[in-house]
Amino acid sequence: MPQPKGSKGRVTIIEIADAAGVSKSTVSLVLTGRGSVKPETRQQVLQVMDRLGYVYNRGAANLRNAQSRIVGLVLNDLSNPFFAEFAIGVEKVLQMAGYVAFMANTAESVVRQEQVMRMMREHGAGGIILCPALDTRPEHLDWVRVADTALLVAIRRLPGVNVSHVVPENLAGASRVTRHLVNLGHERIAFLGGMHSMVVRQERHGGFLAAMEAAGRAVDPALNLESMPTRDGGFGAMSAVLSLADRPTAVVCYNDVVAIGAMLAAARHGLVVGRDIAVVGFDDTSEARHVSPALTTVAVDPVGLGERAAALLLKQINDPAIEPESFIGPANLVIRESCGAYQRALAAAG
Amino acid sequence: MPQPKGSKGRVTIIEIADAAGVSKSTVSLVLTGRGSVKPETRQQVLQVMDRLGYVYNRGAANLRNAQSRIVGLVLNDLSNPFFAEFAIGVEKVLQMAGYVAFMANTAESVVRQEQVMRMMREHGAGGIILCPALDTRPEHLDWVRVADTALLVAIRRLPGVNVSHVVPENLAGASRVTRHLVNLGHERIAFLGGMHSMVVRQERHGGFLAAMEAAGRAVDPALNLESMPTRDGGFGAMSAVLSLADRPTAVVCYNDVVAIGAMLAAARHGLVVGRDIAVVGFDDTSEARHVSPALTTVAVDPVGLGERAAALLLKQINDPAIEPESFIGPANLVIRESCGAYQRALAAAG
DNA sequence: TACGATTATTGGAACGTTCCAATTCAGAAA
DNA sequence: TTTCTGAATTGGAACGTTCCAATAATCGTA
Repeated sequence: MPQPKGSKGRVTIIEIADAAGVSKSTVSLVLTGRGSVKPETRQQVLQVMDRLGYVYNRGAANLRNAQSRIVGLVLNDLSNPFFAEFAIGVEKVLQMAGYVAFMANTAESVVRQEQVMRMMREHGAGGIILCPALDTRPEHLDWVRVADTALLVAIRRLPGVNVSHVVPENLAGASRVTRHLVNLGHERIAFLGGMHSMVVRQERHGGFLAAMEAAGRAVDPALNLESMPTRDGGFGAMSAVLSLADRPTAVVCYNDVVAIGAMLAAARHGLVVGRDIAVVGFDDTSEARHVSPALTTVAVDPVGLGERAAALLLKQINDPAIEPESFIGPANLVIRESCGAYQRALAAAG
Repeated sequence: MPQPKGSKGRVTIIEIADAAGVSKSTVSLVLTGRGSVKPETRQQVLQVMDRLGYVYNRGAANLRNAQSRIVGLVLNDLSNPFFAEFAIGVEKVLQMAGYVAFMANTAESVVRQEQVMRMMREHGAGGIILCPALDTRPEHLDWVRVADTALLVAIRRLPGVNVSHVVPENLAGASRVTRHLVNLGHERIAFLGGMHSMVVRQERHGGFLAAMEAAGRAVDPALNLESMPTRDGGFGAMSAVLSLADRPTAVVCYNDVVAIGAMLAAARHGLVVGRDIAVVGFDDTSEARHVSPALTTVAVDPVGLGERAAALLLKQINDPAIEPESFIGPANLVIRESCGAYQRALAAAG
C-alpha cells in the first residue's frame, strides 16, 4: 500500500539508521562518502534509503556546512532569446563543476530582482550571476561587501559597482558596423532605439559616434532617437525618422529587435530595405538570420559570454579574496542583406 | 571599515539579539511577524539587522517549518522561445502568490533532469512543474507517490504517470490545420518532422490522420517522415520528400522550427512556398510571424499554459489530497501566407 | 595469544531557526 | 495598595544533518 502522501513529514537519516540497524552517523558517512564504511553496510543503507524514499535535507546539512553548490542566475528578460542562450552557456560550465544553476526572471523589475536575490542568498547560494534590471542602482548591491555570496554582473555593465563583469564589446562592435555603412558610401546615418539611460545604449551609441567622427561624417542630433527596446519601439522610431524632410540613407539600431521593427516600418513606407535604405542591428539573435532581408548585425556569442561568466564566478567562489575582474567579449560584424552590401557587390559583378 | 568578506560565517539571529539587547525569540518574532512585539523593539531589531547585514537562513527555518514557498520549474529546452514564454506565464502567477520559481534547464537530458529535480526536492521545493525531457520514463517519477513535493507535468503528456497535466490541444490543432489544407484543395499532403517516439508527435500526427480520414483523403505512408525537431531536420525531411517521384502539394510540419527548415529546402528546390507548395507549422512562435512568407500555423498560447500550470500546482500544494487534474489548452489556426490561402483569395478577387 | 594498527562504527554536541510554555511587564480595575 | 489582564518577552527543546572524539571490530604479526 502506497504511503499516504506527506503523511509524517519527510523520512530522516535516523529512520534510515533504525531500519538498517546502524547509527545515524554511519548513514551520514555513506551519504557524504567521507569516512570509510564497509561495502556491505553501505549497500544495505543505500537499499533502505531507496525503499523508504529518502530525500536528503540540504537545509539541515548546510547548517553545518554552508557549502550548497548552487548558484543563482538572475535574468532581466527571459523572453529575449539572447538571455536564454546566455543561460545555456552558464549552465554548461556550472554543470561540469558539479553546481546547479537556479534561474529567475525579473522582467526588468528591480523589486523582483531584490526579492529573488534575497531568496537565493537565504537558500545559501554560493554565488549569483546578475543580468541587472534596467534601473538597478549601485546601492541595491551593497550586500556584496559583507556577504559570503559571490556576485558577478553580466551583459549590462553597472558603473560604480566594484565586482567582476562579463560584457560584450559594445563600443567596438557599434563602431565596426557603423564603419561598414560608411564604407558603403552612406552620409546621413541615424541611430535608433534604446533609452538614453541604458548603459548599453550609451556604449553602442558611443561606438557609433566614434566611427562617424573618425570618418569625418556629420552627426545630426535629429537622427538620434530613443525608443523602447522592442519591435514596436523600433517601428515607431523608424516611422519618425522617415517622416523627416531630410531622411537618413542608413540606420544603426540599438539591437536586432529594434532593427526588425525598423525594417517593418521602412517596408510600410514603401522602401525596400537593402536597396532604398540600409538597416543594421546588434546581437545576432536567431531572428536576424531569418527575417527578410536577412539582417546585417553584430554577433556577440551569448553562449560564450555565459561560459565565461560561470567560470569567473566559480573562481571567485573558490577564492573569495580574489580581486574583481572583467571580461569583454568580442563583437564581430556579420554582413547579410539589410545593409545593401550584397546587392552592391552583385551590381558591381554583373 | 568594511567587514572582511565571509569573515566568521553568516550573521545569526543570536548575534542580532545580543546587539539589540533582546532575546533570540524576540528577533524570531519580528522576523516572522507572528507574535506581538512592541513597535520600538521591532524597529530597533530591524535596524540592527540592517546594520550587521543579516540574511535569513531559510534552511534552518525549514527545519521546523518545511514550508519553503519555492517551486521548481524544469524546462527541457530553454533555447526554444516557446518554453521561455511558458516560464513567463508560470512566474507571473507564482509571484502573485508569494512564491518564487527556480528554473533549471535539462537540455533534453534525463540524467540532468533527475539531478535538478532531486536538488529541488532537497531544497524543500513545495512543488515542481516539469516539462519532461524526451525519454523520460514513468519510473523516473515514482517518487511522487511518497513525496511531499507536488508534481505537475506540462507541455508533453507523460502516459502512465498519474499526476496533473497541462498540455495544448495537439490533436485538435493538427486536425484544424490539416482540414484547412484540404479545404484549399490539396490531395497529397505530407507530415514532416519530429521523432515517432515523441508523444507530442503522436498526438499531432493523430490529428493529421483524423482530418485526412474525415475528408476521405488517402494517406501515403511514404509521406510521413520523421526528423529531429530542428531547422536542419525540417530541411532534410523536406528535401527527401521533394525528391520523390510523386511530390506532395502540401506539408504539415511537426512544429514551426521544422516548418521553417522545410521552407528553406523548398526554396532551395526552386519552389515558391505558398504558390508551388503549401507549408504549415505548429506553435506560433514569434519566428513564424517574421519569416517570409509568413508561416501559417497553430497558436497555443504558451503564456496561458504557464499560468494554468502554476495555478494548478499551487492548488495542489495547498491541498495535497486533491486528485490529479488535467487542462487542455486551446490550439487555434493562424492563417498567414505559407499555405497559399491568401494568394488564392487575391486571385479569386482579381 | 596478545598486541598494535587499521578500519568501522557510534553517541553527543553543534548549526540557526521556530515554537511552546513560562515569565515579566504595564496599565486598569478593585 | 493589590489584583487582574493582556501584551511583551524569554529560555529551552526541537528540527535533520555533520563532525569530533571515542569506542568496537578486524586483521596481520610478533
